[in-house]
Order: sequence, then C-alpha cells, then structure tokens
Amino acid sequence: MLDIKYLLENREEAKEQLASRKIGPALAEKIFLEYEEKCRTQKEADDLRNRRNTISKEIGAKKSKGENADELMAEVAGIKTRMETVEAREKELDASIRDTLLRIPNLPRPDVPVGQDESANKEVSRWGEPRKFDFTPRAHHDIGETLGILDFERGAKIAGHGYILYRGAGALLERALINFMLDTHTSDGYQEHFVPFVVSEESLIGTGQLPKFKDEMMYQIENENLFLNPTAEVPLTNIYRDEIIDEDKLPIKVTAYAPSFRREAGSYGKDTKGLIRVHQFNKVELVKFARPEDSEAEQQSMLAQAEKVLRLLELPYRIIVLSTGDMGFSAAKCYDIEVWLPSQNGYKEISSVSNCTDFQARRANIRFRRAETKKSEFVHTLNGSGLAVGRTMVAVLENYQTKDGGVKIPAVLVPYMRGLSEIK
RNA sequence: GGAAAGGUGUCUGAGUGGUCGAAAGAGCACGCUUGGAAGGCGUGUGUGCCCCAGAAGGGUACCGCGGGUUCGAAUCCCGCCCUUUCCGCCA
Repeated sequence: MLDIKYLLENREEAKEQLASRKIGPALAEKIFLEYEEKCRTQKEADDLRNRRNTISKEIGAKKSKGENADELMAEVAGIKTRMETVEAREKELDASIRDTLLRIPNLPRPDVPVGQDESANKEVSRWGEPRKFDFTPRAHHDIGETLGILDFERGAKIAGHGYILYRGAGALLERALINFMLDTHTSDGYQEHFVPFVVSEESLIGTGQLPKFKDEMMYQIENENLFLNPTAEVPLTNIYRDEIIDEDKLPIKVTAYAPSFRREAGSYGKDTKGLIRVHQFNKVELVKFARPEDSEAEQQSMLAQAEKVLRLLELPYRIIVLSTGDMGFSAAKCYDIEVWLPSQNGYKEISSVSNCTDFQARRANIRFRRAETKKSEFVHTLNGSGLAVGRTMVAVLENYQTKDGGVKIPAVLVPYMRGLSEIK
C-alpha cells in the first residue's frame, strides 16, 4: 500500500510514476476527491461527537445530583440523527479510499527502467557458457518421460493438467534440489522455517496478492477463509505481521521450502508442456526484513544468494532488471534470474528477487523501533526465489542430458542423490 | 466437534455503565543524588486521523474484530476470530 500522504503531497509526480506502472490517473484522482470529502466529513463527525460527549457528561453530572436533564437529552437526540448520516458517510469514504489504495501497485525506485512491458527490461549480467551439444538437445519433458521419472499423464489423471507425478530418481532429484538449496541458504545465515501451506485472506492482503489477483492466481478453499499458498513469500513475510521488531534484530533473513499453487488463469497457451508452467510447483523462498536505508544493498546480496545456487549447479544464467511495466504488484525494483534452457535456445525465468520497500510492511503493519529515536517505522521487505525447484529440475535435465538419453547429476547434488551420478 | 476460561498500552496486570487514554508495577528517557557504579529520589513516557500555514494547541477514534443497547460502553447484549485447559476424534 502506498503512503496516502505521499500521493497527496506529490500529486503530479505520483501520477507519472503510476502511469509507468500502467495505472491511469483516474484512481489517484478518485483518491484525491474522496480524501477531500473525507476530511470535511470527519471534521463534522468529530464536532458532533464532541458535542454529544460534552452533553453526556453534563447529563451525568445533573443526574448524579438528582436534577432534571430532559432538555439536554432532547438536544442529544437531535445530534444523533445527524450523526448517523455523517458517520455512515465517513465510514464509506474511509473504506473506499482504503480499497483503492489496496489496488494500486508499488511505485518504482528511480533506477528502474521505464517501459510498458518486458521489451524494456535490461540485461544486467551473464554467467556461464551455454554448453555446445554434438546432438540435438531434447526438451525436459521428453527426457523425463523417456526415463520414466516424470509422468504427466498420470499426474493429470490424479489431479488434472498442470499437476505432475515424479517417480523414482525424478522424485529423489526434486527432493535433493530442495535440500541442497535449503542447506546452501541456511549456511549463509537464513533461518530455516517450515510454514503452513494454506494462508489466510489477511496474510494475502499483507503481501499484495489480494484483493486484486484473487481470481487469476488464487485457489480458495471452500467454506473457509483460506487459500492454497501461492508462494512462500506470503507465509514468510507474514511471520511479523502486526509486530514491532527491535532495530538490532535487523536484517532478519528467513527461508522456507513450500509448494506453490497457482491458478494461472489467463495464461492459456503459454508453456503448456512440461514443468515450466504448472498449478503446483516447489520453491525455496528467501525473505528479508531490513531497515529502509539497507534494502538496496540487501537486495543485491539476496540476488547473489540466489545466483549462488545456479553457480554451484553450474547452470548458465543471466540477470535482468525488470522495467516498470513488467514488475510484480508489490515490487519497487525487481531482478529476474533466467537460466539457460538448451531446448529453447534461450534463457527462462527461474528466480525473481524483489525489493518491496515499505509497500507490504504498510499493508501487513510490520514495523521496527528505531533505537535512536524510539519511534516505530515500517521495515522494508524483500523476497526472492532461491530457486523455483521445478524449473531448476528442467534446467538440470536439459543442460546435463547425455547423447544416449540419460542425465548426469551435477556434482554438488550427488551426495543428496545417495551417490547416484547419472540417471539412465 | 463439545465444554469452560480468557483476549486491556513495550511487557506484567487492575478496572463490570459516567470525571478511563485507561490504576499499579516493570521497562525506557531525562534530571537530581554519587569520586564512580549500583541503588535511591523526581519528572516524563502510545498510535491513527482531523482542525491549525506551521509550531504550540485543540478535537476525535482506538481496551481481539464487527454490529447493537444507552444521553453515555474497556465495562451490558449479539456474531466472528484467536489463545489456554478439559473431553471427543484421530496422524
């Protein structure tokens, strides 16, 4: 959620920034208008309440002395009639302003490239050399099915399209990747968590998935105010919802493995085959809570943390900084890591590392107490995939495939594979 | 799922219709005391919003959340959420 004061005090600048995020000026104008009326309405309501409170005290005083208070009671009755109308309008305006604010995305940091979509994204760096094949590399779903380690048909039989059954060495490899990633992050100071796989509406509002993306993204549980976890960013960030953290505890670094569930409504036709775009995928998530002045640097180190996994797996990748039009709702600045996929002869997103500044903290009411001033301020929250496990599996299968249809296991994973060094 | 108890400020905890933003204590800040520290003493110590050009100041709201009763609600009533204990059911 944006700071309404910032919007009010920087109206034109804010509208420009919103335009870069594909939000027209109408929403901001609506807030300005409603805010103005809200101030007038609140003033009237406050004055009426003041009068009522004063009279009520007088009534109390009179009655305790046994005097007659009928006249005062008649006056207060008149006030109450008017109060009903004014207070109702006040509530309506407050709710409307809040609802609008909840649907406005975060504003970009000044160094984010401005643009409407991914064409304005900028490549930042590359690591690793894509392997030269002396045969035509196959796609991961082809490799996986042939080896019998990925079963798309039976996954679909069990749950439908987009739900995958992993078998044997495939199941083991998925688990190996999860454990390898968690071990890597925890040894670098991220505290491991195991989180609920369902999340409440409040939590989702806190991180920004609701109210705006309910239908496209979320699976809701029938008869419950619960949703399947769409990303461990939600449970991890909400750990500190409605809390005040001591400044000397910051930055807090947490990590968790969790399956992510996405409806992916509206993405029909994209990546329909294989593991790339599915309704349930595993992910190891990184989340940080930091002081505002540190969040920039913390984002860089989180990016490096996610990169580390790919470097250890020796998978080539590049880093992209997303443009204002391509960033996620809650992000003020976002890097994508894209891994090399031989079958696509190109790079594919495998991680997203976002600085959400105080946007989520304001929604979720996550603050810290500044030691010097004793005042509470909103923290900055950051999140990043470290990494999307399913897509890492894709990258391993494709980059490590052999001419005869097998897959070599990256050296760092062998200990996690009970010594298995190749799937054949 | 059933029964009971309970949710108050940074924390502990009092408060069952009026003068309660809320006792007391702890913590924290400042000052005094001391050669210094400990200790003691004193003072202060929430947040949002609105009015005000701003400071000062004022108003209003906030005692889990939402409604209701009342001239007046932390206090009474209803619904919901959460916590604890016991029972049931299970992994």
